[in-house]
Amino acid sequence: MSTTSTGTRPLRIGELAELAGTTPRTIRYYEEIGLLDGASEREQGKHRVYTEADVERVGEILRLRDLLGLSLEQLSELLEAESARAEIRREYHATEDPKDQRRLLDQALGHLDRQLELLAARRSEIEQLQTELGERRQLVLHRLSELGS
Amino acid sequence: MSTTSTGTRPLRIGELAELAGTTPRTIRYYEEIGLLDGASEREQGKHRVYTEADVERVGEILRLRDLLGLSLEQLSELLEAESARAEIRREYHATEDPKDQRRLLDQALGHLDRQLELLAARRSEIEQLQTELGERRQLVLHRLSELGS
DNA sequence: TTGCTCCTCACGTCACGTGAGGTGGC
DNA sequence: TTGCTCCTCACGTCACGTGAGGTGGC
Repeated sequence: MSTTSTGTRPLRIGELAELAGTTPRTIRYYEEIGLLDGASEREQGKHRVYTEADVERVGEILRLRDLLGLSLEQLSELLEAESARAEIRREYHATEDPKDQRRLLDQALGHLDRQLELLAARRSEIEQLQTELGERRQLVLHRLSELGS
Repeated sequence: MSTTSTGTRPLRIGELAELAGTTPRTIRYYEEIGLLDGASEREQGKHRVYTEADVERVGEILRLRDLLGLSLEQLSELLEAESARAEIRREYHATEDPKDQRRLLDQALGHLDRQLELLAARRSEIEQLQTELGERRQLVLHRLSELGS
C-alpha cells in the first residue's frame, strides 16, 4: 500500500513528469519560460522538489496545450490570472469578507467560461469533420453494397 | 459573378494559401517534405500553379493537423496511402473490374475508419475536460448562491 | 560507498516565420 | 512599362529532444 501511494511525500522532477505524462525537459522548459514557478528557494545545482498540486497544474497545462492548440504564451495568459487568483484565494479565504469572496468567485467563473468556450469551439470543429468523413464512409459502404457480394 | 467565382481557373500559391487558410511558406514547406506534390514539371524559378483539388487537399491536411495533434510525418503516413489510392482509382475507374473496385473501396473504408477513430478519441478527451470544468463551474455557482445577493 | 536520478550548458530538430535580393506574368 | 506576387536562399523562433560532463541524495 505504501509502495504505490504517493501520499503527500515530496516529488522529484522525474516523478512529477511521469505522473503528469511528460518529460523532465518539458518541466524545466515550462519553468524557464515562467509557466511553472521555479521550485522555490532552490540553491544552484540542487534538485527541484514538487507536490501533488504541481501534478495537477502540469496535467492541466498539458491537456489545454493538446486540446486547444494554443501557443504556450497564449496558454500562459489564460492560466496566469487563474494562478494569481489561487494565491489571492489562499490569502483571503480566512478573512471571510463576502465582497472579496464574491469578486474571486466571479473571476473564477470568467476563467472557466473562457476555457469552456474554447473547448466548445474545438469540439464543434471535430464534430464537423466527423460528419464529413462519416458521409464519405456511407458513400463507400453504398458503393460496396452495389457491387453485390 | 466572375469576380468572386474561382471557377476552374488555375491558382497561384497566394490564392491557394488564402483559400485553404494558411500561408505560402507553409505550402512550400509541405512540398519540400513531400506532403504536397511539387506543382508538376515546373521549371526552376517559375511560379507554382494549383487547382481547386489542391485547396481541398491542403484544407484537409490543416484540419487533421489541428484536430488530431499528429506530427507531419505521422500525418504523411496517414495520407500517403490515401493519395496512392486516389491515383489508382483514376487508373482503374474505367476498367470496371469489380474485384479491383471492391479492393479500392475496402481500402478507402479502412482509411476513413482510422481517421474517425482518432477523431473519436480526441473528442472524448475534450468531452472529459468539458465535464470536469463544468463541474467546477457548478461549484462556483453554488458558492456564489450561498453568498446571497 | 555505489548507482541512480538529478543538475547545467549547449547543440539539434520540427514546423514553420521573416527578411534579402531578384525575377515572372497579368 | 509599372506593380504586384512570385521565386530561392538562409537565418530566426518556438517547444522541446538529446547528449556531455558533473554533482546530489536515498
